[in-house]
Amino acid sequence: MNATTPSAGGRTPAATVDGVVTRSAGREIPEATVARLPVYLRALHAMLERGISTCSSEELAVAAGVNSAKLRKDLSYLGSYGTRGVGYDVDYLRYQIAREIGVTQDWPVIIVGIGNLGHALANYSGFRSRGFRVVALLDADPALSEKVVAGLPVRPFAELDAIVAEQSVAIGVIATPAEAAQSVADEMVGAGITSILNFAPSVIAVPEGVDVRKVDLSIELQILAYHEQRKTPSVSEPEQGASA
Amino acid sequence: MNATTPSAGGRTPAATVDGVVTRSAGREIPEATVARLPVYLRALHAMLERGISTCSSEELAVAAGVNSAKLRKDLSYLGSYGTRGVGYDVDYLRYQIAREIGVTQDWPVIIVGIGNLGHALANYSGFRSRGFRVVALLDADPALSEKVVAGLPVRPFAELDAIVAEQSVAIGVIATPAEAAQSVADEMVGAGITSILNFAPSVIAVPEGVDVRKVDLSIELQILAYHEQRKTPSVSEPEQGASA
DNA sequence: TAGATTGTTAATCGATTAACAATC
DNA sequence: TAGATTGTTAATCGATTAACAATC
Repeated sequence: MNATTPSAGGRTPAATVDGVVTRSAGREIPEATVARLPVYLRALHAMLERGISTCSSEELAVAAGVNSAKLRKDLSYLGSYGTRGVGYDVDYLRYQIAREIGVTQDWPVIIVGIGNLGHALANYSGFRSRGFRVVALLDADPALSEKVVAGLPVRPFAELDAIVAEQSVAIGVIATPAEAAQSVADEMVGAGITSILNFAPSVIAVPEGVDVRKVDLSIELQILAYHEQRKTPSVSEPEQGASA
Repeated sequence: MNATTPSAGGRTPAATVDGVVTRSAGREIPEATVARLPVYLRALHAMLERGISTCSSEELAVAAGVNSAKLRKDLSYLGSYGTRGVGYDVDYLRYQIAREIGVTQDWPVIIVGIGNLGHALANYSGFRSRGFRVVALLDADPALSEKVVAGLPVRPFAELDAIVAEQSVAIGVIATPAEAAQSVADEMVGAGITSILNFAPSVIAVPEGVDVRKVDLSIELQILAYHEQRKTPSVSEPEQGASA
């Protein structure tokens, strides 16, 4: 039980991911499952577009790239939305997952750092259809403050507080250089943002109650390199490869 | 669009990573550890830049955002590179991790799909210093085939085979729309590429022996949204937040 | 020696998977 | 009823963590 006054800069309870937080139902969905729900959602969308109205756990599992036991186990945390002997109604399951994730309505999002990557993110068309709406672009560089990117004016970083308050922004995206990331995160948290997607290649520290997810291009590549190195034996180190 | 015959789920789990593949040493490093090694590497780099030549597991753990028990456990898979009572030599440990990951030399990488995102990736300066070198940019759109992006000419997709063979490319990055991803992946595999970093929002199927990692912006945001939804109770759904 | 910190053990926790009873 | 497929159980596997003996 927490009587959180849902107010500005609201440092939500603690634990966040753990328990503690008031949950609508007592359902405790494992992190690994949470991370896969969006994948199922996307697969269901694709099925709907292809006019498929019913599917089995096996079919959905294949479309999502997992095995069907895992899929059924994952869905079981949400409830019983299938029919034994028949399968799942695609549109119904899609709605239930969207509701569970919380993307039945759009979340307002801001992007800070409008360099090459910020530019690409601002133009990414997938946000809108996936439950997000980019409401503002911010950059510390005054030279950018005139430009319009993806239909939105680039605004000075100083306007952060006002924008967050005005638009009730809870999610912020950091696309700045590594050096700026921590201070941008601090400002975001100060303004009331409680979820951050960090594209800058640095670890940022945030108070409890704030969630951070990190996307790091070179880390992903390095993980691939590790396995690649072990695939092609022989030859010194890299520089080898696909002698087809 | 990819009603693909499921030859394999995404990611290519076990098989590739497990046994089968010839490994230089018998060391079996857990996936979770492999995914963290690049983070340690980055933290060590940052320390070196700040002139720090020695660190304890506690200090490195803090810099990497993990706890020190996990860090020491992770490092123990590589060997014993620390000194009890003293700590780690930053430069020595950095080298050992880089060697383990396989980034003591540069891996040639190609990027397919030079839209907004491909553009941003091509310009990402972090690749070079992290063990990768972008050797070619490809796009199916002939209109782009004149342009130069990040100092490299955009080449027609048809040149894929030649480029991969010529430059011994083992790693490819897909930055195309979702619809094109599967066929691009097929062509990459055909050309001899065995590791793919996929930015397109779709699950791609690849044969065994090929590794795929996926970076999906809206999936990351949806995971944040899920937790965000549970943070601020009250109020309908989204659109809530920092009502100052 | 005394203090510090690693590398490792063992207990715990969480995630995956196969198998199958429930049931449409 | 017979066939199909879910939802759940239980076994297994892998990852995390605290604690501490080894040792600098």
